[in-house]
Amino acid sequence: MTTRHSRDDVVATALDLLDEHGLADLTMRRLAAALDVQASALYWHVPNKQSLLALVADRILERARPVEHDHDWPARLRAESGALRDALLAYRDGAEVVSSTIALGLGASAAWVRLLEATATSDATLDERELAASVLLEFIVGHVFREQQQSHADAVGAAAPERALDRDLDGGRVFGFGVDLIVDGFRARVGARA
Amino acid sequence: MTTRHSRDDVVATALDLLDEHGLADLTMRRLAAALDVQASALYWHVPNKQSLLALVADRILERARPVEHDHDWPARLRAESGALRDALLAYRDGAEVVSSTIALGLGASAAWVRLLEATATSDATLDERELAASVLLEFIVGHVFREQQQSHADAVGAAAPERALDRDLDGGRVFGFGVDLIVDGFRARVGARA
DNA sequence: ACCTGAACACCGTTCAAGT
DNA sequence: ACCTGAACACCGTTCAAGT
Repeated sequence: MTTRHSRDDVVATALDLLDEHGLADLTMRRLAAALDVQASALYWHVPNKQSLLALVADRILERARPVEHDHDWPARLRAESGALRDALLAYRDGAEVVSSTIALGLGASAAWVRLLEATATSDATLDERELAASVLLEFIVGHVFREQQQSHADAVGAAAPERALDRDLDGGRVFGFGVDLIVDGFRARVGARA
Repeated sequence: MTTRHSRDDVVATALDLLDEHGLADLTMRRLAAALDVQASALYWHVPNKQSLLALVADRILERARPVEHDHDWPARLRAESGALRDALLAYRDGAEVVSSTIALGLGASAAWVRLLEATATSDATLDERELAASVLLEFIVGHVFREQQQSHADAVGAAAPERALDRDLDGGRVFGFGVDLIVDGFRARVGARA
């Protein structure tokens, strides 16, 4: 009678477990054990593991730091991208969790809206701004996914880094370069009209 | 004594199974059954499931159609990107399989080299060209991963598509837009110097 | 409202032993 | 060289039943 849990407890504990041991070790049974409960008890709080992960993904993205709106849109877009990357990096396997729920239309729409809003003062059409937000979000999540996969692979002990793809642990040069290319490409497209 | 297999048989059958039933159903036990063999027999051909998937990923990317080299580098870069996307789309969950091995430095280096070579005639430095190849490859794999995830989610039956992120089943507008932004961004950066 | 206990239908991997 | 058989240590999920 001491430990009756809420859905919030379950999600919070899942987030802790994720950060400590990674997604592979975030099983319903381990989560239950961390809550001092049988695995079957989790299914009272959540319909299945997938939905649980969607809740975890939302929590991860919620923590993305807010960004100042007083710069021009390219600077703001870069700042939003950096904030999202940092949020994903803040939890072990954060990008993979978010990626796995993004297709379900469950998570990440708040993040998408932030990227969309960032270009509000540009001369682009809404359609272009939506496409750009999607491109950027996909690049960000995909990139951090690979960043985190890599540091895990390195921990396990793989081959020595050779390609640029592999030697990106030095603070995300590929990330910055990619965001710059996308933002510059968007500016070129919009500017060509103005 | 009729069915003794080679490693190539195993990989080829894995590819068939992947395409027919998806990555979730590509288990060592099902693969063994498809080969009329015990699951343990697979471990003679391959050290573990991860390596098997890396071999499958290589096979998927090998089939990327060759691209003409007689256009300017931006056109070639776009063509290479399209060829890689088509290769990933040719097999069910192709992008996820490739994505899962890319971090290990096992698969995808051939694809990366193709993207690198495509900018050989540009005025960019080697470092810039390597970064651009990484950005493009990450965007391509990440995007197709999401495309394929999505069509799976739609098949299972999720909510109605609302965001641009979700209504991309109409032939990849986000993909084309993303590749254009990245290529244009790269051109802007290189052109600013010439 | 929240949880237990037991079961179902699976996994990847190891290893001695066979041919 | 290639495979079997049996086992180990797990999974996610369901469901009747308890408090």
